[in-house]
Amino acid sequence: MALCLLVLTCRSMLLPRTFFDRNVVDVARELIGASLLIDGVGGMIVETEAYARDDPASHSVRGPTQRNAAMFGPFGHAYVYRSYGIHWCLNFVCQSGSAVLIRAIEPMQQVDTMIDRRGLSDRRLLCAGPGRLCQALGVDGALNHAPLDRSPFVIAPASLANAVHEGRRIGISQGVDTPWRFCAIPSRYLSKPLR
DNA sequence: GAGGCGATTGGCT
DNA sequence: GCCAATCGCCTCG
Repeated sequence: MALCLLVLTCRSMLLPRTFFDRNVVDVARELIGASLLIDGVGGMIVETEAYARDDPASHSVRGPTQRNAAMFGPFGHAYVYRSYGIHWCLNFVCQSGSAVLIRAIEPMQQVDTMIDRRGLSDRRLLCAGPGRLCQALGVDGALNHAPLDRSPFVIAPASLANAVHEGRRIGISQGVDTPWRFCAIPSRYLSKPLR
């Protein structure tokens, strides 16, 4: 009985899949301070970016393709793609054609596993950037289309209201002025410092 | 079928 | 700050 209560309590603390059935910008902002674990490895989300359906910077701008199919699938699932032929990037799918790119987390759980996977011990660089984060959390293409409210994902909402910085997105050539990058302030674990 | 390029990273200057 | 690495995706012919 005690175990059942514990399980129910833990489940009620998770983000429901419907959390993602909303405006992608709101979701990206509200994910700051949330905790993300993958197979128990992870920490607090400190940096996200929003990519909307008709956003010139978004993979979805030209409609569905083989790569971006997950963005046009059900909300509350992962969209994982390969970047520069080398790295993986993790997104949370929101309303059709939109997704939140997870750019950085503050390492908190099973940091030793992250250090092993990354091959370096500088805590500050373990998950500071979408490619680094995926390497540290063991994310690859196998998680594309995976539901976010099931194992191996555990995503819990921010427990407190956080101070959030809004700025320009990083590494894009279109839509550069749209301020859809969200960062926790203060945080030492961002992919790039705030201006 | 070929060519160009990217929501990045790490190493070197 | 500059640049190579590296390859799948997308566009065009």
